[in-house]
Amino acid sequence: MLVPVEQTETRWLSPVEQQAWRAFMGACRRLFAEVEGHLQHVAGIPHAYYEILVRLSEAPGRELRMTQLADVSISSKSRLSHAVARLEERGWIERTACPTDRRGQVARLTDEGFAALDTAAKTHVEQVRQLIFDQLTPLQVGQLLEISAAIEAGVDSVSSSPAAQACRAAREEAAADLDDPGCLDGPGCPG
Amino acid sequence: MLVPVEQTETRWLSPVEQQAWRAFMGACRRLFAEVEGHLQHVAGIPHAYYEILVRLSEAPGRELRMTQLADVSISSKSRLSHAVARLEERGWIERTACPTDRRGQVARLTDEGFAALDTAAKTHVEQVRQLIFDQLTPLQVGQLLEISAAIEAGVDSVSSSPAAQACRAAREEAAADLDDPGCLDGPGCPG
DNA sequence: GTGCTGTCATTGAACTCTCAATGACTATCA
DNA sequence: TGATAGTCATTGAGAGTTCAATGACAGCAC
Repeated sequence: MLVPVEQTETRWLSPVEQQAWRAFMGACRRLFAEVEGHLQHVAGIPHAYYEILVRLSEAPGRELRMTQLADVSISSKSRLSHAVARLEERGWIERTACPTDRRGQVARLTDEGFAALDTAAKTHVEQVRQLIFDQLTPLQVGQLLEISAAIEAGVDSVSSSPAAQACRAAREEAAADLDDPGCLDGPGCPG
Repeated sequence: MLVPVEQTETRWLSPVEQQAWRAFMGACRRLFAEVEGHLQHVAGIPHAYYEILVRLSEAPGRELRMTQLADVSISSKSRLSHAVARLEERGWIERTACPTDRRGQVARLTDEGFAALDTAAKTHVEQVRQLIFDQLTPLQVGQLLEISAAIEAGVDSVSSSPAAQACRAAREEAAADLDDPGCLDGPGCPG
């Protein structure tokens, strides 16, 4: 497989692009910081945990296998394990052995968890509305949806591109061969 | 000052709004995870640290007071202190006492830091281009800019609203009066 | 000058996330 | 059946962020 290891002239961002990128980043950072702080304040959990509760609440029987839960909440398995452990301490989630696969675990939202989620959701949704949807026209909401889809597609295509795969392969090799510094100081991993 | 402590009927999100919100969140999460991973890979630093280096590199003399640096990099003082401490260990930043204010510290980007930033920037920019700008039309780039500005304005207005201020005040009171559980389990803090 | 209040920056503890390693089990194939 | 590879989920270490507390200094009123 051929991979363009030699980086051609860097395609820097145009002024407009740079402006858009920085505005986008700034807005995201401030927005999510605000949301994060609010959930921490009203429910004592980070937004990632809230997401987990939401996804569980929408699942049939309010329960899901750990791997499925990780998928729908866009979370790594490791992160989910830690998160569910914390939420279990609070009594908001229960874990039981999966009846069909003895490796598996099933996470279930408890009634306390559902009640806590319900309470948090009310002010959370109100906040999201105020922060975003009260600020945008219906037209802009549609634009945001399309832009988000495009970015999502971009992430998909780039993270499955040959260059990215070569980069990951190099990384695994480096892990096996401990003296290799990886591509820490050179081009060739544009993905 | 009058604050509407009784929450009126929750204004839930419409299907389109919820779809847009989830798509937006998902895109952001995956996008920034990708960017984060890339910078960690090529430079060994998180994106927040990269931002700090960028802002320093743009400052006159490549140096800035800590507070100013925190402002422009949208970072808390605490976070900046920790971050600069790490970057100083690498020799990418130096701290010196501020000549005009003996409380102050001035952070300066070293030549090594600038070189590291320069190297990282090449592939970082390329990645941002591939992930976002190659996916969007020029029209959409403009839309993204306007939407970002609107969200930023939303954060500004909400975080300075009477309700939010009342909430902060309540929080401070709760800190003084240790038995008060705050508004952990009730409405009234929509900000 | 003295005292009070606010700002600058740092520190340590607690928490979350990532990464690599691990144990337990399933699936596949000879 | 037995060996091998792959999946499920957890764990511990290391790193970054937040929060509250702190020390040092500036600014202002008296």
